[in-house]
Amino acid sequence: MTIDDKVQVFKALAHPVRLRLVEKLAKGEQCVCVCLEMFDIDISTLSRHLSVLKNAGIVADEKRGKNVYYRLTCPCILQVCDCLEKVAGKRKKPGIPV
Amino acid sequence: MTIDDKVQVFKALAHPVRLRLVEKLAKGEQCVCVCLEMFDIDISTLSRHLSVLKNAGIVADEKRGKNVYYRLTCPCILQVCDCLEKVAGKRKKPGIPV
DNA sequence: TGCAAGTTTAGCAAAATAACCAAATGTGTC
DNA sequence: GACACATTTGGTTATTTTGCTAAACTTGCA
Repeated sequence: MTIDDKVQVFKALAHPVRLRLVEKLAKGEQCVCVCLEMFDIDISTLSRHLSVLKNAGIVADEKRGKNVYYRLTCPCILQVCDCLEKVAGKRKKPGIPV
Repeated sequence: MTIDDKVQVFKALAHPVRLRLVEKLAKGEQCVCVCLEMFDIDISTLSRHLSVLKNAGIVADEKRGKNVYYRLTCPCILQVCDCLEKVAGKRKKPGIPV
């Protein structure tokens, strides 16, 4: 496991749409069509985001009938977010992008 | 705490130089000049990476004499990396950048 | 004060990422 | 097989990130 492998996971999580997807999937698997309702983006854009998460190993997909269902591969990803709550609270300029 | 705040933390960690810096600082604070020896990059580039980590709230700096020392603000960031070991292990194509 | 070492900031060009539209692919139903 | 629905892939453009050089600070010491 190289540094670059880990970096890919962080990169995958470093986007608001993808992070919200992960938080959504933490509550249970969802098909692409349901995820789409969460955002005001093109379905092709959503599909790309999901594939980034998949390539990073964060989610897995399964086709059932016409739909594709995504789920988290590793529930521990939630712990990461909990930790981040603490870290992000220490930002010098909360709310202002770095 | 917004999604964007969390995203900034992930973005900060989503770079090989910055991630290696975090892993280094996890063992204890270091001055910039020591960190510089870890990489083959310009010191101005290193300084920028450190400021990204600082703005994200991941590290804090302190000037003592001529040197500036950086340290992690939150040791829990290590748990994040441990979790990632598991997640990254599930990547479809291990070792190949997404 | 004046100089040297250590670090940060500014500005620019190259590379990576993101979003859209359009086209292609895969799956179930008739 | 043909059609409709769901999703992915290709291509293009706009935006963001990265890393360099050069310049600007900051601190300690002669």
